[in-house]
Amino acid sequence: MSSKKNNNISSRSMGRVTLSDVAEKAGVSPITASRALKNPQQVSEKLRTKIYDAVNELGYIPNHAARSLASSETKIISVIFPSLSNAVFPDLLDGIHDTLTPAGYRILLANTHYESDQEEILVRTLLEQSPDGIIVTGIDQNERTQKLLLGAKTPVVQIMELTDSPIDMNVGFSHFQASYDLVRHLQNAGYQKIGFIGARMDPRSQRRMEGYKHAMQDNNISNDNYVLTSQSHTSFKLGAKLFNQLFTQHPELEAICFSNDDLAAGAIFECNRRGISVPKDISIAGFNDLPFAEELTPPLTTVSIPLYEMGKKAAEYLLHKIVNRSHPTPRQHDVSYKIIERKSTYSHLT
Amino acid sequence: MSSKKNNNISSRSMGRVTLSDVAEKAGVSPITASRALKNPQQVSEKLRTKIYDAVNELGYIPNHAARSLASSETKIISVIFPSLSNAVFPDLLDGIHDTLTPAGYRILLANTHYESDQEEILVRTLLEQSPDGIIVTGIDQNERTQKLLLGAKTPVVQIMELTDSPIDMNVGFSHFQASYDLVRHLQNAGYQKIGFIGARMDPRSQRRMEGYKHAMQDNNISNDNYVLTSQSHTSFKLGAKLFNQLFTQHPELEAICFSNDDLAAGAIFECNRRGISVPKDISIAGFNDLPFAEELTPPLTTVSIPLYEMGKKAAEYLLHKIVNRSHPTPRQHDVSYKIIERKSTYSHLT
DNA sequence: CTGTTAGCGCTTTCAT
DNA sequence: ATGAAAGCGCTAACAG
Repeated sequence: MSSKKNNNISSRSMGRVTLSDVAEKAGVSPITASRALKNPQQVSEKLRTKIYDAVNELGYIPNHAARSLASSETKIISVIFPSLSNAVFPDLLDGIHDTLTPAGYRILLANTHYESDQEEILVRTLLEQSPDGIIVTGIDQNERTQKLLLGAKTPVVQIMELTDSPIDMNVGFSHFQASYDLVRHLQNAGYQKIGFIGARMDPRSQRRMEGYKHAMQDNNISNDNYVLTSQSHTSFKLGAKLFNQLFTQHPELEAICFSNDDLAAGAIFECNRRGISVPKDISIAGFNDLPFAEELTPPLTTVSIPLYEMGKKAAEYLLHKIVNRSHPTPRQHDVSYKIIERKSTYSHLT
Repeated sequence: MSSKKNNNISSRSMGRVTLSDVAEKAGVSPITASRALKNPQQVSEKLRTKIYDAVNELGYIPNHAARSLASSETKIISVIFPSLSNAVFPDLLDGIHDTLTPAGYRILLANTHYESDQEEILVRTLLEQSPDGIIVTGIDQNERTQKLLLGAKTPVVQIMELTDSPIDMNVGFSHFQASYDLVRHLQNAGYQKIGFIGARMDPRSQRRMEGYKHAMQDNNISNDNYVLTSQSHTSFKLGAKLFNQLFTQHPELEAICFSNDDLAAGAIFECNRRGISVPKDISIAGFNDLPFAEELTPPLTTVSIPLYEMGKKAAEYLLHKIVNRSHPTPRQHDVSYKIIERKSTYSHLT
């Protein structure tokens, strides 16, 4: 009963129930069955009921590949992240997921593990799925990847950062500015000798470091020895290790900005263990405002990012372009950030 | 140049470069081009080179939907998780991703947000993609979902927990046993008045609570008042709140087991704030051994789960069944767990 | 090693 | 409101 014309189960078919089977059972043509499922109002109630009954009795499940091939719509959105262990991405993904799922879209997820050469490969394989939209992390795609993305004529949103020349659409914030502002904030509180510790040093960490450096230069107290970075993966342990290294060499430091909360938390944990008082002996600031930041002892001064909202917005931009065939105006959205002052730094250094 | 028979760009095609275009340019038949891409060794080097050149010149990208329809292989694995905010799932997903990606599979991700009625809907939509395999969290799928899964004739792995009657394959560990052992471990150290605090109370939390209860009963010191649960979502804050509630009512408690590390960490943070000494005034144990557990002050006694390995194993089971058309023997794998004793509890209560 | 033919399951287009 | 015919882009089956 695999099709009207062929009552044997063909060797190629999987013996799966098809729309023709449903149509036959309901006594209608396949196209009517198709319409009953996609645009119910186009089919008389009488036939509609018959068709629904047939669907239920046979346990019909549409074949997505066939639908995509015929309609050139896949209802798939590809998402490329550098990592999932980094807690910012699950939050981002939640926002994307919660917006896309109700709209009938599915998420194809890929993970570069922060290896930029992986990105091109992943974009290529994801494009084979002809996704209806693509979300990529960051703005540093290489030229070939950009060409691929452009050539696919698929809506693209670059997230996390802002760029002057988006491939298509762009939702994010300025890591440079956020970090610059944080350092300025500390300087306004009276801090002068401020250090910077970073790890992994992906493009966003780099730009946060640049923000720090510029703020220091603008205050005429820049000192390259106050900067310590590592290519290793971020972790609490690494934060503790780098902190020890930098603070031992430069006990004159008044504050240290970390490229993310994990490193900063590691430093705070280490201070607790070593009996170093935060913020008295050394002040500490992080980045991202992960859930644990406000629970540390002392609570961590950091920069809060609306991750879930960024995910939502990126998904909405995609949906807008899919529906209207043109991007929203403006094609770029700055989700901004907020400096969260907590007890790991002073408001007024005295 | 959309096809041999039709030199106009048909209105239905997206104007995308097809395999026929490549074949035409290379002067071969489409099937030869197809083989050159899928089974290079089947095609003479001469033609192969021509075909590769054509692919590059035209920027050909295969159409996955067409391939799937023709070959009834989608190279897609669907993964259903209850959450991504819960840090155990990103780790699990990494293991799955790292095993599946090199094998040429893509991951379709869905998230139930711990709402069990979502699961059936998600399974249904994911099945429309005809995935080559499915990974679902837990063993509590409702009957209709099980029937759907079975009817799809797609390899299925249930993860996180162990069950006597897997739908297909099963990789996990016994939450009951792990929790039971943890409590026994504390009892052996001399603890008697042990409490339990849980939140969200998904099936796995439930079984961890059962493990606690049985261990208490087996020691003849069970006391229902020592158990406090909440349906709210897990968080550090909630851990602190529930801790305060239970410990205020029952200051005689010697130790409290939390259904996960987040709650336990929240309690430790609260103790630090309130000057309650851990483990002296109260001992605390968690579950999952998240990265921060060993960094807390004091470090947290907890149960370690090989999440990444569990993900890998589940993916390997899937690949095994896809390749061999039969599941590995046994069809079930216990990844086990390990009790990690740290300073938040005593080894010997004296 | 290469080609021909047919068809995967659905939806578009064009009739009625 | 319903249907017939054609085709989306690719690969299985069967030649040669």
